[in-house]
Amino acid sequence: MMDAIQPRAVKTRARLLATAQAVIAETGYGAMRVDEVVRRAGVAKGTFFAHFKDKDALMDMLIGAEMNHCLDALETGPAPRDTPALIQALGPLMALMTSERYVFDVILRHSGAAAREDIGPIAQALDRLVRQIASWITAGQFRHDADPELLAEGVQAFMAQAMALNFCALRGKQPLDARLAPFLTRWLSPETGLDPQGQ
Amino acid sequence: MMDAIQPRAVKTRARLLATAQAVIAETGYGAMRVDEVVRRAGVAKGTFFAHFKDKDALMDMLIGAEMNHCLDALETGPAPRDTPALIQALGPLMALMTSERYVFDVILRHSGAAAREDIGPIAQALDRLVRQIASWITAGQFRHDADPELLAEGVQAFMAQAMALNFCALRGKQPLDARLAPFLTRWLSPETGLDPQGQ
DNA sequence: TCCATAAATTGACCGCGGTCAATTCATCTA
DNA sequence: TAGATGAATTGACCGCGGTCAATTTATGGA
Repeated sequence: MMDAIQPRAVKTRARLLATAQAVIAETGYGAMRVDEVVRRAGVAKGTFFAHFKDKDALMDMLIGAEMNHCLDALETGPAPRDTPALIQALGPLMALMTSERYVFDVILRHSGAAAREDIGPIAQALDRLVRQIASWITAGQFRHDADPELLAEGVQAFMAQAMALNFCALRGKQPLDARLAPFLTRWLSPETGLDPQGQ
Repeated sequence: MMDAIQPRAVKTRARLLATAQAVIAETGYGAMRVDEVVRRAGVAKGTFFAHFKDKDALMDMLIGAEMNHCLDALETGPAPRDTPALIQALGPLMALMTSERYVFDVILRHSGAAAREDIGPIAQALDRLVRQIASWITAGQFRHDADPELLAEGVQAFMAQAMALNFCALRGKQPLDARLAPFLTRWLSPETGLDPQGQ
């Protein structure tokens, strides 16, 4: 009995999403204001929150979608067969995740889901990433004396740390890749952990 | 020429700090409100922000101080000589860092310093932690074929990931220690990465 | 065609962090 | 001791995310 969403609601939601994307395209994620979006979309503020739990939920969707585009590309492209190739493959995704401090913060906030039902797009994308990395590890020239899933989660941990350090003036403007390399080399290399340089 | 801070300012600042601590002791970090603190301290809101750059800066101090107490205990106590002991030693600090979602968020936000001059207490404490772990690694029964500093930073990355997953209903209510163990074992064990279980 | 019911939308309002021009207060100098 | 100078404090105000009772709009049944 009338529990279906009406067409106008679908339209409104679509307009809000489109407007938000337009605003973000102009000013970036961090500068997006709910007031600005609803003003441009020509709806009341309350309507926004009728369609999205909060501002973060919208960000989750939009950023998650962008991450998934990146992941699509990764899935399509050739599988990296060693650590340097892996780091290179991860480049675009990490660039996206660190494009703004605000974006990285949103991702961190959504990297774990609070409850079974509210796994957002970002959490899903990160999960997809781990599975992708695990499959690469299985197929490529990496160590195979450990659960690929575990290794993949480790890669994610190192990625997060490297990206966090990216917003830190201290550790120099060393590029992400360079900061990540020593960790991943040691974590993934098939030669049982040896490294003549000790570095 | 009068550029010294006046005694009353010192008093005011001290009263704000004490009041904030009292409020936090009652309600927790996340529920602390600047309005509540200034009301109880009997000062105007503007005064608060004359003494602390923003709310986060105060949190940085208070949480950083608590972390340093933990680190004092770690420095005093016996050095863990293997991975299980290391995990156990880190327990209290991780418990503090994950005592509230809000606390963990503040720590993440301050884990990297934006500029040379504004390294806050939390960033300092985390740096201190890495150096402490590195010294343990050097002294204990851990792998010595890699830079202890690098290994210590890796430990920090795994800690962060384990703690983040702590706020996630998915990965079960598995205790922090258990989530951390497989990573640290593989990362730190002196036997060159082998593990009969592959897990 | 008209009404009942629920979905969709509205906008005034709130909470809370943060700002700043104005004011008060302490200290130095003539 | 009377200005003069800057430190310290004040509180009205703002920006922005989020709420909710009230109102409008769409839809199914008689």
